[in-house]
Amino acid sequence: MKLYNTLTRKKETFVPVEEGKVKMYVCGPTVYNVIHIGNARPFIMFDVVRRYFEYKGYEVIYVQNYTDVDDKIIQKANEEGVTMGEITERYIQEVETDAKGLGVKAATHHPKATEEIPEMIEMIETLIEKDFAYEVDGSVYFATRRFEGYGKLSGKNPDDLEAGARIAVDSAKRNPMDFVLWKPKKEGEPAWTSPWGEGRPGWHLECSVMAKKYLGETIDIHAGGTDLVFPHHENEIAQSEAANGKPFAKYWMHNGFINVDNKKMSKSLGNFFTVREIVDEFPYEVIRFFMLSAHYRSPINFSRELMEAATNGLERIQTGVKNLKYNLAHAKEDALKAAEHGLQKEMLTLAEKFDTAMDDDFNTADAVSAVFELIRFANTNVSVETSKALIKETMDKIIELCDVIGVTLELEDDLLDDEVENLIQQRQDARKNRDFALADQIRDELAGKGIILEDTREGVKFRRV
RNA sequence: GGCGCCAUAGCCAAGUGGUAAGGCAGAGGUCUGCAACACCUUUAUCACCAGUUCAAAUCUGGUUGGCGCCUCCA
Repeated sequence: MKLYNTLTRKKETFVPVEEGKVKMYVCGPTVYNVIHIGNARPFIMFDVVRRYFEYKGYEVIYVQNYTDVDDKIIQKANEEGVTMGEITERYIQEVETDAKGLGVKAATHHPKATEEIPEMIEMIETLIEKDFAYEVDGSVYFATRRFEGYGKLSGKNPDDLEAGARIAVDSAKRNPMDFVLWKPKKEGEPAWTSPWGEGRPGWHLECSVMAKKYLGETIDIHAGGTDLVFPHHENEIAQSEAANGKPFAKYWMHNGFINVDNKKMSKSLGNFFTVREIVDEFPYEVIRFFMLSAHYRSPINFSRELMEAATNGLERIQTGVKNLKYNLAHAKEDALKAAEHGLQKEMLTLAEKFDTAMDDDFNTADAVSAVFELIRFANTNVSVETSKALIKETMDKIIELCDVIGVTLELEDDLLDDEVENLIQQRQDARKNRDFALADQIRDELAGKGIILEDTREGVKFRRV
């Protein structure tokens, strides 16, 4: 199993810190709004990573934080005249609604920054003791020049950074690259007591602290959006490794951006879509399936056309599995027939392509194509004449693989009420009598109720829209 | 200015040395009373130039075009 490590800029074989376990930390959202389609990508893609590790038999300890103290949250709270807690409480709920809808499993731990303040203060104290941090008038800064590896993740050279510093140099800092670990309270802001006075933690610090608390000093995978490489992840490495004296994360994974018209989404360009808006038109499953169509590190464009293509592709998979289910229910023979051994082998060979793709840095585009090939295999080779053994094995395999990428298939028994059953029977009678006008009338009537009838060689099937 | 990524059919997208997966859309066909589903057929020499090699979309150099990070950001 190989994955691309931003730290080394290479695909590496995954070797866990602790046998059989995967400790992963994914940077979570700042909760002051519903998530947008771009936020959804790391949620979905790293959920796929997690599911694949679990499928491979690993125990995954998955941590995703909520940043619940931040300038934007405070601003929003002030605008609405409510407390910061009311805002964060509200949007954590909203984020969880979307995450659940998108098929994202709940993390093992979902720590909130405001609930980890003592541990943060503790880490700052350690950094000051080790002379990696310094206090100036209630602010504490990390001394980047003291940390030898600064820049190793992003490939940036501290000298270049210093020379190109665009931000106005804060005179309190010893070096423009230094970043804040603790910031003093301003009027009207929430604050916590610390050895450096009332204040609140810097953003970068929280992830270092929460990763350590829930996963230990050296974790397997740290993940997030590609924009977090610098400065956020670079700073996390500096803090954690300076404080703990150990490597922070073995593997760094970064997802590419979602663009609109090949441009980064931004509110000013007016090309900004929240998941909630999209769900009005395309279901959550389609959003997820759309994300799977490209490799997680590539940038992808978001558009209605692509969502429609994803809708149709997903439907093809769902129809295929429904047909398998129908065939299984109507097949006559139970045991695998002698003549079916070749087919069984063919099916398993196709399924192997899925694992091969996922083993190669979670190539979901290729993995999905393996699912499509299995669907075609089923549509072509599996019928009611096939043995139940082969139908079931094929169906179970497709369902299992779909579950790994979090594509949910509606498989619960869908029962029709007597009235509808009756109408279908009437239509069948009408067709037998070649009274197609009546047959079509009944079909239209049922279509009005959202039940689409399809006459196949194997009988009448229905689906709901 | 510094660092980095990308360029494959109408659209999306795998493939990183041996002569182009898969999906969507289109066209034609089979099946069907019709429709739908499904199946079959059909659409590329991989931005451009030069080089390395028996062999390159795949390696090297260059050109052009697009994008990202360097500031809060998934």
